[in-house]
Amino acid sequence: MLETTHGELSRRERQIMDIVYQLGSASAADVRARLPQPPSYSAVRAMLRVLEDKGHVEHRQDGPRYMYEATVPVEAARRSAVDRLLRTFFDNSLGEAFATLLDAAPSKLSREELDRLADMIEQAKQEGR
Amino acid sequence: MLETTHGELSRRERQIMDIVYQLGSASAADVRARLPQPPSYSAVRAMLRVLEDKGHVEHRQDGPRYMYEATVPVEAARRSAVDRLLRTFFDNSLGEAFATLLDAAPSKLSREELDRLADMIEQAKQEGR
DNA sequence: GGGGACGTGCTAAAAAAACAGCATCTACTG
DNA sequence: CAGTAGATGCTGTTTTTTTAGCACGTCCCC
Repeated sequence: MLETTHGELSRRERQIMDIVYQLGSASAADVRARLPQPPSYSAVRAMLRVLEDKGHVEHRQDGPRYMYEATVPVEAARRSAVDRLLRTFFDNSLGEAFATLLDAAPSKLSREELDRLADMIEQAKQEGR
Repeated sequence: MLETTHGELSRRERQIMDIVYQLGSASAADVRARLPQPPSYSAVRAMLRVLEDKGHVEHRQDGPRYMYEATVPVEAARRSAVDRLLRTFFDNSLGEAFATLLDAAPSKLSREELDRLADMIEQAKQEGR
């Protein structure tokens, strides 16, 4: 397997990739603004260059500055991150994972979203039949 | 905030913590056996010592050997990991997260589990009312 | 009761990561 | 048109991580 995500990244690299994924597209300044205990500007740019060398991000020119984004599309990265989480913390049991997730942000769950989730499950039942 | 999990760990440290969480309790040998490209035995023990110094794991004597476990209980670590995942990859939207999760291991979803999930959602609806 | 298997602690070295500084280029502003 | 603000590329240094080695202890079994 190709181990698409995170496993091999260093601490800062991971922090940066998280930000890049979160923002979708980010300049060095954007990244620095969100890094905990941000290092110098130079340092951030250096790390972005390294990440680009390693093939984790790529940049395009946007006016005067570079905008970076991840080379692995967010869907794949999500997928991979979820797999890992499931394996590490939930022994691959979806049930527990759902429970924790439901518990994670209960206030944020609107009625509509709950309905949507119910639909998803209903559909999964149909397919599995 | 105390930043309970992972964010500040180095690459190897993170790999090791993942294993410790996965196993619940692990000897140096256990850890080494599961590390990708495992280093020497000594190296693993050294890292475990470092992790213990930093307060991430603690050991107890088990016959001749040390058994390590995480100091932060698994529930809290899960919670924290889920929060992070949600924030980083799903913009805190549960809907997307559920969808990805449902998609992640479709074959493993038994009918019973699906029913259980449906119950959870039903219950959440009741509570939210 | 000698030897091997398996554990530990400690220490030092090698490798990788993280950082900062400097020279330069460009665009805008007053 | 200067001058300033904000970029970049590159390079070297410092710090942290990661690793291995050695000395010692204990248990077991032949």
